[in-house]
Amino acid sequence: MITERKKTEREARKKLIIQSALSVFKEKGLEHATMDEIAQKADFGKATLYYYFKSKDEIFNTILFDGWQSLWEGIEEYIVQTESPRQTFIVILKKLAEMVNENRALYEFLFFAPQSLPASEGQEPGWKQFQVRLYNTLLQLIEEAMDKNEFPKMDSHLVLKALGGVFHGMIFWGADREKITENAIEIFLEKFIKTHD
Amino acid sequence: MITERKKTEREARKKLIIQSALSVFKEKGLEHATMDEIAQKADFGKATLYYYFKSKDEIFNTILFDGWQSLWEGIEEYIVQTESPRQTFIVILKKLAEMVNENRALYEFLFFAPQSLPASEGQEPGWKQFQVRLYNTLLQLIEEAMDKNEFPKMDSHLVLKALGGVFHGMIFWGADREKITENAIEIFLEKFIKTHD
DNA sequence: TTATTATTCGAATGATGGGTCGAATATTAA
DNA sequence: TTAATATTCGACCCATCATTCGAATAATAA
Repeated sequence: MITERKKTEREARKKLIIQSALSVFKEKGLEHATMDEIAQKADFGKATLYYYFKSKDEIFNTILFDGWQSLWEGIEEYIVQTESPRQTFIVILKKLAEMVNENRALYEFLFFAPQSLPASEGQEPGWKQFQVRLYNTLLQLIEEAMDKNEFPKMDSHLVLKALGGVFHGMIFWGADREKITENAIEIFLEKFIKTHD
Repeated sequence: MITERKKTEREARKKLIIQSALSVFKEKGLEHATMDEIAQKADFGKATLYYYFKSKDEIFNTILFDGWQSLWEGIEEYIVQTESPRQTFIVILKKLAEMVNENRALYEFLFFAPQSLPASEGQEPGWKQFQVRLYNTLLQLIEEAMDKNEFPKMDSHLVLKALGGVFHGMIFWGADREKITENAIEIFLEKFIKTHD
């Protein structure tokens, strides 16, 4: 009857494994992380990992899904109609930066891993939906901001790529001190980005 | 005595191999490109590759070096003292974009591969010097531009990360039509980036 | 206590893929 | 034509994994 505790413990062990995986990924890079090493870091035998995950693939699919989900959930509450979509846009980027700074290993993985992943399992990986939502949200904010003359007018997709690049570049380039960047992004956007032509 | 032709032919074959490697890298991603497949695409037996390159590693070190070198050389002539460092900055980004569009596979590799590479061979890889030069050049232009009120004043390293991110984002995100981006970058910078606070 | 279920892991399996060998086969020089 | 020299490659070798097995060992239920 204490199946409840069992489940919780199992869940906890899965999380432990995921943390280990993340840490190995960060050290060695996705492609050079071995199950052995992940197991070792989690204090398990390699075979035990397979008691918790069907495959290596399932491990980082889980990471991707949980990661994107929590990223989305962290952002969600900030998506509201305000008088200033530009401000909302900035607030969201700040929140994103904050989350990244909170758990570097995870989010570096989220943002870089998909690049080097083999085209994935035929189907849309589940985490894509969150990425798409985030994309669309930001896109919409940009368009609204343009309407209100809070951003210069230009192809919104391109602008998203550009401003997304700003985020990506400031947060992830260089092995710098981090932490600073939360505000740095806001400062950059305020200082550098015009409101209209 | 016709050693000259020999050398040329050998060089040509090396280039063929490199092209094949690039094409496989693009299809499968660095880590999933096999020597077999590269050989196949170049119409050679796997063993033959080793007649031209010491190792897989040497192949993409060659790519990295040649690539960065040509990138640098393509840019070099545009680095001149002008009245407008901001304009020079933009011109260089345009030229970079142009080169990338000219040979996508190569430059995607240049910009993404180092990320997923295992910390490399202990020593600074030779291509780093070109990357550093480019970095310093852009950094200096940004600082000069700030001095002349052509950019708002802010930590120049951060600004470089941000504007580098703009470039990266606009050029590499999405499997879009490309080509547009050469001008798009200029337009974005002119439209969105202030000259001073 | 005993049957049942949950965990764990050492050892084996199998596939993949980088790198090597030695024997061909061209090419060129003598 | 013959002895180098340059190229090419099929067949191996071997290390590195992901993944699976089967046998323990612990926990829980009966």
